[in-house]
Amino acid sequence: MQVKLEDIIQSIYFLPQEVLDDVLGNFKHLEYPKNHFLLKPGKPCKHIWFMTKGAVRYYYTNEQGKEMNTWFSMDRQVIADTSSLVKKEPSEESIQLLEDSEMYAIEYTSLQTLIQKHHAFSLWYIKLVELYYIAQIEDRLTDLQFLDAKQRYQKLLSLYPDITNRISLGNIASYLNISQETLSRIRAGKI
Amino acid sequence: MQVKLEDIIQSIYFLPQEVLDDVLGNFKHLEYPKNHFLLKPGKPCKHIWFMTKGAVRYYYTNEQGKEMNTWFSMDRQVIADTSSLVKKEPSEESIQLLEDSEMYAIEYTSLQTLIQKHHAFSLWYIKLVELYYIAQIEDRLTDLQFLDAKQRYQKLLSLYPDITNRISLGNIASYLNISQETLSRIRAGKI
DNA sequence: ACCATTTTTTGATTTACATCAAAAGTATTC
DNA sequence: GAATACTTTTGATGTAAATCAAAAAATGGT
Repeated sequence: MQVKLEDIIQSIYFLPQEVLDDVLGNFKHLEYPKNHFLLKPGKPCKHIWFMTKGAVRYYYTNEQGKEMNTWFSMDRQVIADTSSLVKKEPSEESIQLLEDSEMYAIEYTSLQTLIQKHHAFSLWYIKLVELYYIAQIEDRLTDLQFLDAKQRYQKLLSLYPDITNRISLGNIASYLNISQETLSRIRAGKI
Repeated sequence: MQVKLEDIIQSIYFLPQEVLDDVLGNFKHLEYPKNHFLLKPGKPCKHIWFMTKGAVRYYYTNEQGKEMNTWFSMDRQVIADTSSLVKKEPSEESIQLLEDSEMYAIEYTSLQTLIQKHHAFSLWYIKLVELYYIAQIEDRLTDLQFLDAKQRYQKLLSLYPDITNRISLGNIASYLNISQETLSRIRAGKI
């Protein structure tokens, strides 16, 4: 049962048919296997991906070569390195599939052309940015500021109840910025 | 020597004269004394402020009643609780002046009208959001994830070299999420 | 200039979590 | 189905920074 691109687009902000038709032609449907990289450090992020199925992790590699996860996105979510995207600078992070995944992609340059061309589409993009980028990044920020590891784990669980079946303890511990031993103890209720 | 609103606006994204004229009429010039609140928790954030002079802190009050600073903005910066603004939900944070300050303000509802009315202004707002909101929030996020207290302090100092003369140690320690004793020891080079 | 208040510094103690080390459990391959 | 390689759990120890307590320094008001 395939999610329709048209529905994803119209659910963000309604576009008149004429604009929608032009927009749809700029998206590609893509399928990639587990472990595929959507983005590698040093490369600028040139796409926005609308996932329809699968899971990804965002991560940085620090000076000691340790991979540090910063976020997971699963199923119906918008994927991009927004910082690299809008600054047009090389990415510092990797985006890697954790499962075989399906998605629609649009190039940022196409998007720029479309917002110049269609007033309605510029309003659509504002909604996307406000609702997806800002709302999500702000949530992550307040989590990081105010919640301890245990609370952040519980919040992650409430966001993705099946995450323990889909993402390894090590990957989750890396996201929580705690050792996997500590996460194991949290799970066992010993903390 | 007053910063001109027109220059602030045009530096973000160039607007044709006709649009600029309409836009300028929607801004108010404001002056407030030290300790004034631009925003209090429970109230939705309804404005975007363009500071021209002064300093503010953003902070949350946690369950124990402790105030936790999340950000400082000084002089020429854009101020808003972007999360409350775009979600149109009550704010969870306070924005308080730390110095007598001057700024221009626009209501979010006026801004919405203007982006519907002028295609050029919707493109202006996209630039504002991309360059100010996203770039800044992403920077804060990566700082929080990867830098320890000392590194975050040094980064804050490089961003605002005169911050120690303008903002108290306690306020800065709260932002760094460390005790003020620890910040004092960092300053003394004992850490 | 002096007193009151606030801010910053210093020292002693406690604590949460990292790290180290190893065992137990689970998955993958031949 | 034994062998090998991951993943997760458990236990012991170390450490950075919080907390507690109090002194010192700076700031503000009269």
